[in-house]
Amino acid sequence: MQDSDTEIADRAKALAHPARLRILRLLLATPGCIGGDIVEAVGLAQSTVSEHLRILKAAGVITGEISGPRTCYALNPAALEPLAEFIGTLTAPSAAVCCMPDEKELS
Amino acid sequence: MQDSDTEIADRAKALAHPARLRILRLLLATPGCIGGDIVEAVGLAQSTVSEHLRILKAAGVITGEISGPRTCYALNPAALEPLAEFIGTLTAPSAAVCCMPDEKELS
DNA sequence: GTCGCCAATCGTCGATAGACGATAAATGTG
DNA sequence: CACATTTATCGTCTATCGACGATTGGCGAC
Repeated sequence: MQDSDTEIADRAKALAHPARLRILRLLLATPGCIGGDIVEAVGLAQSTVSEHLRILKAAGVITGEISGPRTCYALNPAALEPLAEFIGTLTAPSAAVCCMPDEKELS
Repeated sequence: MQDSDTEIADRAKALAHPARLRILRLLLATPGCIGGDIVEAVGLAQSTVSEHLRILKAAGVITGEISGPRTCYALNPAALEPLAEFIGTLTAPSAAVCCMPDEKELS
């Protein structure tokens, strides 16, 4: 159980910044790929946004694949499952697991 | 929506450390109050543990009330609801909310 | 009243995060 | 081939985090 603590903490750390939350919301609201639009949406420097994207990608929360001259970012919600499960454990001490994942991640 | 980003980020930051996750698990597993036992359970210095407790309390994730010579800490799951809701939004883009809390927290 | 225990706070240190500008790499276009 | 565009990376600076020892404060015991 202790081994997963680091993993969960890393996931939580990825969410522990307003700019990254904004980016995730933006990715959620955007159907397809999205590139430099993120920069002006969050109002930070391009290098800063790129750094946040790198952190999110390192945490596995998003995936980025190069498509031509730009990079396509997409959400990877499966990475947040351990964190969601942990929070669920805390918020629902009586009901063990309220919802099981219907798809197994095979990264 | 942007105003809640800071709040969610703070909650996530409270979870973004293995030691704090351990403390939360310990509080979850311990029915009643718990005091200095946390110190030896996490294996850190007393001042360090106290600092983590302060951070968790500042984030609203736990509550601490003085009961005699020791302090009684308890979980406050309601503080994590915004974060859980945000994660739920990401993990289930198609199904809005997968599970509603069957009990309302009245801290 | 004095002592001992437990928790909180203070001060300090090293490590890390976050922001930025500047620069480099990759790719499609003329 | 040269150019423009887009993204990633580098270097630097400041701010914050995390850990610790030492000290202080509160409260019960004696």
